[in-house]
Amino acid sequence: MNGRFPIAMHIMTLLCTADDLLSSDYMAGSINVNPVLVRKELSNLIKHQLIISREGKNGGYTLSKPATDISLASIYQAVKQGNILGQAKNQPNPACPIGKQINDHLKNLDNEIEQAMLNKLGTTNLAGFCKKFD
Amino acid sequence: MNGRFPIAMHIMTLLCTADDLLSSDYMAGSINVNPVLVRKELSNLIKHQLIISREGKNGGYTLSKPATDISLASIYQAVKQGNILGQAKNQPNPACPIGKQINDHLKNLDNEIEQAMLNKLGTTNLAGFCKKFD
DNA sequence: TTGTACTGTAATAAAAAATATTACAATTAA
DNA sequence: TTAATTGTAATATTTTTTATTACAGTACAA
Repeated sequence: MNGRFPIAMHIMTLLCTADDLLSSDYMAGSINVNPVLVRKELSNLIKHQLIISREGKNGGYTLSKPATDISLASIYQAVKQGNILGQAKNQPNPACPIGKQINDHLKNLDNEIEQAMLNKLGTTNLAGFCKKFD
Repeated sequence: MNGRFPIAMHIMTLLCTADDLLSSDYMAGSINVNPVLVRKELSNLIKHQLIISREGKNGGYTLSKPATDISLASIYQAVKQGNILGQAKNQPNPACPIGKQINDHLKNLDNEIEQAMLNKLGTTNLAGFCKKFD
């Protein structure tokens, strides 16, 4: 895994606790990561309808709906890429009886595990997460 | 995530279905990955007492115990590194109230999610996984 | 109506991580 | 005593991630 989920959570937490629009530069300063990377993630979160933006001067970003309606699972879904259990770059040898089938079985396993994760992540929403901050 | 879990599962599946020692070169051929990478993972699996090796000519690797006694959770534990939900490279800004606390909260979340994953992975053992192959 | 503070995005560079390669010492069966 | 193997270190290559630079588009406000 890379840093996308932590960054997305940081963004969402900042927006949840702000009572006005926040700029990408401000958020990049809190996360301590390059502003362009933040804007790319913001763009992705917009695509997933978790936040909205206002362009131009005094523009910025805000949540698209109440934080109680945003589950952590939906944030994870917005940033997920590939298998949670990882994937090898090379195709296993198709001439080997195990090699020929293992990718399918590992993919099934991955799906099961991801579902278990999502179920657990679905038990908390953004508002609940933000309540932990004091 | 990188390819370590798939590679470890591939190794364990090969050993589970074999009725003799297997060499690292043979396994690397089935996985289609560099033999040294396989030997490194084998070395790690030995450290975690999931397999044993015999050195010298006609040497190789085999499971350390019955496949019914090896849960997929224990294989995951052997290869796991860092947070399942990822981690950003930089420390968040400690001058920001959110930045100051978020790593702790994300770590707690990560622990919960990993536990849910492990619980699910713990419901299958290596023998069960290998039964899926025909 | 013009400057300024933003979003949005593309192109490129740099850094970090993953994987591959080469090399060789140590071990053991035949 | 030779050949096949484990075990591991050092290095190189490739891929992925993150950072940087640049700039067009938008909208507020003086």
